[in-house]
Amino acid sequence: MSIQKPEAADEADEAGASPRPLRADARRNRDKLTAAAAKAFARSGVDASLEAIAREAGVGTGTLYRHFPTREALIEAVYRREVEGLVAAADDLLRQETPDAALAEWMQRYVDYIATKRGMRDSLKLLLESNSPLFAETHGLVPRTFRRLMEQAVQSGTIRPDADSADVLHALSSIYSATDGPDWHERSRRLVALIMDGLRYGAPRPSQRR
Amino acid sequence: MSIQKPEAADEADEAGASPRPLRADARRNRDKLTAAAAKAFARSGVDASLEAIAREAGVGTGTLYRHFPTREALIEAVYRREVEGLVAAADDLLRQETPDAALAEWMQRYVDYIATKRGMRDSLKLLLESNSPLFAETHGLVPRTFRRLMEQAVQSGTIRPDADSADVLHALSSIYSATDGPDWHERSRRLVALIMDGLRYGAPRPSQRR
DNA sequence: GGATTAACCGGAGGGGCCTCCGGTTATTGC
DNA sequence: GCAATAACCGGAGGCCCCTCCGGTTAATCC
Repeated sequence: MSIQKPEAADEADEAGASPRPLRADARRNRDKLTAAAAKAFARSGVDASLEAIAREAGVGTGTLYRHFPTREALIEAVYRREVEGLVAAADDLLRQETPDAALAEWMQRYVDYIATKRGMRDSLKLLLESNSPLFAETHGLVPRTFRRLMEQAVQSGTIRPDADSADVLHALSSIYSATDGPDWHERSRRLVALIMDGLRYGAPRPSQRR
Repeated sequence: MSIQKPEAADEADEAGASPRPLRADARRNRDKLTAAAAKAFARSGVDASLEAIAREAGVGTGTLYRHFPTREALIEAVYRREVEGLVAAADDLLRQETPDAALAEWMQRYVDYIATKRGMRDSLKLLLESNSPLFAETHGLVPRTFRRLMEQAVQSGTIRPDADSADVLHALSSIYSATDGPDWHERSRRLVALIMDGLRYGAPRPSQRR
């Protein structure tokens, strides 16, 4: 359920062959900053005050600017963090739940993630047109993760085997465009459940619950 | 030579059927602001400090923002002012000089104008893509003015009659891209003179000077 | 020529961005 | 362990953006 903090091995290959692995306090502050930024961006969009983010993270503005020289750098870091969190969550869920429950839960998380990003839309587009290698790294990751989840569920026999993961992912993404009212979260849950039921329909070995 | 300030009639049709013709002091401050902004934009690009512009114009920042709610509004006003100045200069020159001298002088002014605008390039592009009616109004004005100048010179017999005004204008515009070094102004004068000589070549009635 | 008033003026004030540097601390080498 | 030091931290300070409102003034009506 909970997203574990990445162990040392992760950060090593994350930065390739960096000269230094980043001092412990620096690493800590960096994490606090991306966490605070994620919250602030979700709350008030990508134009959120950087000073407020630094304040919420409990560090000075100098520290923020040292780690992220531009607003775009911070946005990119937040985006990457979220994607990595999403990928890591899949493993956690598979470890702790039945495959179809894991799939259902992850789908909801994915929709939440997309919805959170609606404020970042244009900034991400800017980033995409710039030089950043961000998308090359992360682009295929989410679809691959989702496919893995679906395959596990298929093998356990709790969902039908004839659904295309890309199609389902697309359907989930389109839920995002229906997230306007005050009760969008409830609505999104229902939509996700609907899709999940569609996947369960005609499965060889229906799961007990529901 | 000097560009006269527009008389009352001008400002009336400039704003269409505006309810009020703008109070005298407001009008004065508006002019001071666009003048200061033109200088500042030419000096430091369109990112020039708006506070500095207000200071240079001798007014408070509040006045600046009342007249021009956004930076773009100010840029647009400056642009329009320059275009109008260019058009008015043609009449002045025709009144005070021989047609070919007027043409030569105006061509130089046009190049100066283009060069000044190099900093505004992208902002103007943004403006163009927005809703502004600015370009519909001004777009054809400069070419038309230039054609008029050339026709006058042709009729006086001091330049050849077989040159296309659009071609010449294009040539002048392209001088802009050769304005990099510290002596670009000198160079541009020589290039303009060269083009002018090309126009004089084979004219039925060569002018005395030169 | 006054009185009235709508329009205009200026600048203080609150907030944000980013840089710079003296002080602090984790890490390394012994 | 301990010293040396490279790396990091924080926030003051300078500049800018934009809003808001009490005071001022040009225009209008008698």
